[in-house]
Amino acid sequence: MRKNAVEQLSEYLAGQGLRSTTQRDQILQVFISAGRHLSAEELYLRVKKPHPNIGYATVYRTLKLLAEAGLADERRFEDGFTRYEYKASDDHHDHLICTKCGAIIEFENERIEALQQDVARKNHFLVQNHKLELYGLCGDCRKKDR
Amino acid sequence: MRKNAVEQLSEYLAGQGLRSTTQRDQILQVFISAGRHLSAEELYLRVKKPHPNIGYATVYRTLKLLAEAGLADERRFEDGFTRYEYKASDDHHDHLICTKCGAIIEFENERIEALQQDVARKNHFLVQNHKLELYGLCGDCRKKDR
DNA sequence: CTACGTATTGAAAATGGTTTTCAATATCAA
DNA sequence: TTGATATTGAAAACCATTTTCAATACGTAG
Ligand SMILES: [Mn+2]
Ligand SMILES: [Mn+2]
Ligand SMILES: [Zn+2]
Ligand SMILES: [Zn+2]
Repeated sequence: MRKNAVEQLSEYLAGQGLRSTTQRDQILQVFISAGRHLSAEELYLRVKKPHPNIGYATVYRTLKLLAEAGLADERRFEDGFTRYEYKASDDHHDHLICTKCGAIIEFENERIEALQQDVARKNHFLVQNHKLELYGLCGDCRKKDR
Repeated sequence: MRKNAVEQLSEYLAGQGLRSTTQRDQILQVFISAGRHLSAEELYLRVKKPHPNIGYATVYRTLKLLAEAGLADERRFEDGFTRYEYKASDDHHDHLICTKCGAIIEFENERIEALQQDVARKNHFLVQNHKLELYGLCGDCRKKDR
């Protein structure tokens, strides 16, 4: 999976007349092996350890690039940071976000997706993408809360 | 409706040990009579005309205050601005947002809401609030697009 | 393999929406 | 009316992200 992603990036870069660089490969490697829903700063800190000479701006630039290349999804939750998650396939999912501990749970629900299409159709609307986020308390935080 | 909202604000302010001011009332008046989903700057410009001495920061502060008072809903779509809409009752709605012309269509769908609760329940999650936004092309823009 | 045009990089400065600071002013309970 | 303090307007600060710019790395033509 790791090697494949680097190849995927190379192909995208070549196709766009862009260049493969060691920084881009290194950032991608760390990105994939790190946890999901990382902010640019979180990734920067993780990249810094093995590759101390990589700059902040390059991490920002590379994350945007990965999103364009289809290797990452860009997410903006309500915490003021743009977050990215590695995207292996074309599958889509939405999120439950704990307002107390920050935990993020992913889910898919094709019935909701279908109903969204119904809503769109009724309004002569063509959906390109959507965002569904449920904010509240996760199981753990509900227990601790009492 | 207009007078009632000003009263509602006064009651909230009194209850919180805060003060009623002419600026707050004036901003609320303009806010209600203006269109929906306004950014702070849009409201500021509208407020400026009848009340040229009101400051930028006061508009920002008052919008946050109206949200706390339950008189406004805060929305963050994907355009980088926080937007506010007047909230008369406790009803909830979601949005279709045209990526071409910026049109915003509101909708309610209780079947989707119910399914969201199902998802939450399955994940031992207690939903406090949620965000559902469908981005794409509105009817008009679909026609023009061909 | 080498040279050259240019894409990319890192550091620092800039950007832009929003928030904070601060001295002057307004509110309101006593 | 007075005094304690909440609020205001203007300007500065904040802060995530983007841009600038000179130095460097990439990759292809030769
Ligand atoms: Mn996710
Ligand atoms: Mn709305
Ligand atoms: Zn939690
Ligand atoms: Zn449109």
